[in-house]
Amino acid sequence: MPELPEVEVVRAGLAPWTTARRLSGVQVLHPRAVRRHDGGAADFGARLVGCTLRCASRRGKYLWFPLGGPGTGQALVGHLGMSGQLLVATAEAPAERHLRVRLDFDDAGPQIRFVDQRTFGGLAVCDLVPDGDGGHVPQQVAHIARDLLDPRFDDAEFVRRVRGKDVEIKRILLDQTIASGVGNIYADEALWSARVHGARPGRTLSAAVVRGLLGHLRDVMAAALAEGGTSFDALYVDVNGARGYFDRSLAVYGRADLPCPRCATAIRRSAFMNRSSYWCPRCQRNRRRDLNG
DNA sequence: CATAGATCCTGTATGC
DNA sequence: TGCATACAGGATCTAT
Repeated sequence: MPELPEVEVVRAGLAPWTTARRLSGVQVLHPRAVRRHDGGAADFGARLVGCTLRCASRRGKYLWFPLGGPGTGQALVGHLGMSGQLLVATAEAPAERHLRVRLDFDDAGPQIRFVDQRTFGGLAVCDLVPDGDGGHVPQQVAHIARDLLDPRFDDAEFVRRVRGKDVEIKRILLDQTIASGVGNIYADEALWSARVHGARPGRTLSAAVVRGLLGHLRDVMAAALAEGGTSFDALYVDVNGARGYFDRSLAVYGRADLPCPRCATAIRRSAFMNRSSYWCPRCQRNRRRDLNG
């Protein structure tokens, strides 16, 4: 569920509760939550206990914590999937219904809990590898492109890759190996802002249109970030359990049959990749084929 | 290789 | 009320 702004809110919220703390205990309550960890639940815990979390990092929708001590050179990696949460909680706080992993520290401070209803998310420990720019990323994150708010994001390369694809633009935006952090909501919002129909193939878009789309993506993300991330679903909460409120600002997402904020035409909803796309049939024409769907 | 579609899971909302 | 179906903000695997 969470896209870049929500994950960044989580990262920033976790940083003070993780940085420079040493893990003393790890409890995995559901094996699926660590299915991407090579070695299983027991190995996951064994690798973490005694290690220090050095900082809280993020690329796109991935979070990670480089390890100090016995796990130096590795990182604890997390992805929230559709319904994951990383919460700060005291040891005495009652277990959440979908509590999957509990992390305890040796300093009597609060626990970190991974809670995930649908278990699409998960945690793992893996090696850090060079990112080609003097830094490091977890091996599990190496295939993910830099995200749109990364100062080293290469705009020209993004434009070139989008225009080289025969795939519909919305699917390109959701491809995390081209640009990371964009999910279903912000893809729809940015396409609406840029007046681009999501079904148009990348190669039909001019360089100027793609550059414009990039700007709108950044604007939508930055606005969401400034408001603490989108959340209209009780599944998403930040580290302290407070809900975001960017949903009030959404122009098209979830607004089927409601008026387009720009032209008042009824917003349409269509099926896409087993979920939904929302768009304005007047502002976002599919010029190539003149289709509305 | 690129691409479109299916799939992992659990819960809630809706309609009959 | 009971039951069936659709849908949920993601990532990845599988046929073609």
